[in-house]
Amino acid sequence: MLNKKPDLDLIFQALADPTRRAMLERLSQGPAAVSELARPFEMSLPAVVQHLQALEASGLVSSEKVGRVRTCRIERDALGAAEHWLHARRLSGEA
Amino acid sequence: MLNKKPDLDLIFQALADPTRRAMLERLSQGPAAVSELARPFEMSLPAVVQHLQALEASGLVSSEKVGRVRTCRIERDALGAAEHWLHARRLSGEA
DNA sequence: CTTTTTGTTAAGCATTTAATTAAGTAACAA
DNA sequence: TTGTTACTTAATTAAATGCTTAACAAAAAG
Repeated sequence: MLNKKPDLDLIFQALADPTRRAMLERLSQGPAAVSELARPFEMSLPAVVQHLQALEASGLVSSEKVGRVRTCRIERDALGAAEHWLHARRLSGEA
Repeated sequence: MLNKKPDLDLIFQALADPTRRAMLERLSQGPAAVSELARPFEMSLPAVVQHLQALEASGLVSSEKVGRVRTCRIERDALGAAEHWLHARRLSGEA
């Protein structure tokens, strides 16, 4: 079973922003610290952290703090929940 | 080739609302008129039409008007574009 | 022709979102 | 112990969202 029932509202909302999708693309290659995730973007660090909070609230990303570094990782189960919903709607009721 | 390059911002934004996902579930069973789509919901007709506009802007739904009836249909290619993005991120860089 | 059905357009309002800057905290380094 | 790094928290602001009601338009039915 999944740890938490997926909230598709939060998941799709998190996915709707290009900055957040770019962060997910980075995290799909492996875990990263907050400042490493922030580096490619021109926005302030607090703005990046707010995007990260949206990703965590949706379950798409989890993080753990060790010392002063917060390390973030992608949660593939949450991606899978969204993918599954789309797949089901795409194939159901097909002509 | 696809008719229009998919805009993932608009697609995921459209998917982020439960009313719009419910409309897509209905349309996955076959085309429907605006008022038929509106029937299950308690909100006003203009509100439903605004949701429909979000779905059309994203390419997830198309519609055609004949007489006074606008018939809406699901666009499976747009669903597929979102599904594909998720699939790629879920499987890339896997440990 | 008048009425009903089906949708469209416009204006307004409450809430949420995405960003900012400023100030604070805690770990580690010199 | 004095900075520097890596975030964190809070307060503000501007724009976008999701609704509402009211008014309009055009097709179909009586």
